[in-house]
Amino acid sequence: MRRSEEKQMGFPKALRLRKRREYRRVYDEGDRAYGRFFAVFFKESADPIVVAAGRPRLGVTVTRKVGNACVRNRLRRLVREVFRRHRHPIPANRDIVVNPRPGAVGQTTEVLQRDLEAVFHKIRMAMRKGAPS
RNA sequence: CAAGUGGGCCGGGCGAUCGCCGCGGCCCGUUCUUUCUAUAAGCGAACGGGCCGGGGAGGAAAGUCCGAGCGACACAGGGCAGGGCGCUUCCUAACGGGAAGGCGGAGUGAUCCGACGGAAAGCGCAACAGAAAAUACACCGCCGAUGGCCGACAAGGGGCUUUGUCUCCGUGUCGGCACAGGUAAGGGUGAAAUGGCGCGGUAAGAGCGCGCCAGCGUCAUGGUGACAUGGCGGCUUGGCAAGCCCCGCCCGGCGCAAGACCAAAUAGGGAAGAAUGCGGUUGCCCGCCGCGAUGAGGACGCCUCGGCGCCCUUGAGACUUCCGGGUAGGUUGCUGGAGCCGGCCGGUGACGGUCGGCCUAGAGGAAUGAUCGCCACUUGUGGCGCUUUCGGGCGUCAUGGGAACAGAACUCGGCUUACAGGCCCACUUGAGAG
RNA sequence: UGGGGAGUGGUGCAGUGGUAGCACGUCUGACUCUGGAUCAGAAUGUCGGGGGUUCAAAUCCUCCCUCCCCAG
Repeated sequence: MRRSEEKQMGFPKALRLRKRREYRRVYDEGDRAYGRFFAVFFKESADPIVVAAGRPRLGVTVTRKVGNACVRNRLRRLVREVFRRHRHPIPANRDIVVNPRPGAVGQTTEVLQRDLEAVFHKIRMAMRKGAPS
């Protein structure tokens, strides 16, 4: 039991979006939710292997407007870390894409984490309403 | 001690928990493969997962400004076009980089800065101002020796109806005019004005003559050389080449998203085959023969025929295997190298040689992150102690804050730019003490 | 990652060594009862930034900054 929980904390390659096509699908066909520092896109996953895995997948895009390479790298890692620890609200079989906004630079880890968690809960609500199956 | 110059180095440390990406080892699961045959352990391969061990950003990883390696393509050699470089010698795989030196400039100095070949090969440019801007001429000015004109004086000669305070002629001296002519000293300007200063000289002047300086040419000496020093010569030929250009040297263009290998699905290419179909064999079946998506069958036109052109109707089936190209995708290129560290030797130095040791990131929507504790660094505030030239300084405790620039993308060598704070070495100037 | 281009008044653009211009906009005045239109006049520039060449730089050279486009 304990072992499986630890497993849930991991973030292997299978839990990431890795192709441009996958990103495009989420952007073009998915729904959106916004926080103060993030815009999040989400969509049911199409890949049967992912569906079978029963866990959501994450993709992060930080645009050049946000800052230089070093700043953007750090933001992406923070988003990944929050997703790794606090992804429970998100239903399985979802692909989500997080876009940090320029204002996120310089904010403390705690503030960013709370904001992103709130967005995750919004997604959970939206999913329940939109798909009452 | 203060101010400064040059060079080198560091870019927080230790630990805990969770997580990420390679590598090595062990283990589990699924699929595939394998001997004469069957089953199939083991071996092997691919994929997924677990455990253990060990590794994981920089001095600039940045900008992409140069130079190379590497790759496929092109290419006899040479030239043109285009681009780059530009004091000398050396270093280097190469460079637009570096070292040492020369020259010029800045600074009291340590030092620093310099795209620093050619302007008598040619073309071009210079606003405004100024007499004039590249041509030594015009203009103002100066002179006017010589010649010219005017006048005075002196001595001389000639002329005469008039012997004169007459007139004519040239000569000399003096004065004037500025006509010919001489001159480039001076001319408010300008970024720049035809070498500078001085003496002589002259009618006035002028390298016209001389001395020194600058510049040019040439010779000697020193130096590999840039160049320096000295002698001699004739006196002088402006600036811009980061304007065109000339001279010398260099350059094939394109790039790891280069290139190589494996290789779904769909469409298409090539080859082989099968079945169906159509016609004939009197009808049917079988068999046989012929035709057949490279167009069967029908009708029309042209045509001697073979056949050709065009139109209409119809068009079932369109399969299997193999081959080659190739997209998605995957693998590779991909990190052991002009490598790093240390010693010794050569060299003023950049650097080279040699010996020993070391292996030190390899991602691919892209790995090095998150949280916490302790210790160092720095700073604000407060308390205490010591000291004081009464500005403050030092030590210690508590508490709050700060900690830069910035993220490998094929790999090196440089350049440039960004950067909190700190350490070390050498040198300069000033002050004080000895 | 690689390749290419641009930056000039508030906006859109000229100017390619010699006093920075044009159009629209802005402001002031006139006309009008008022506004618009029209007429007259005015203001507005570190020429993206630093350094260099030149007597003189928006212009030439060099190093940066910002923005845009293309390949994939």
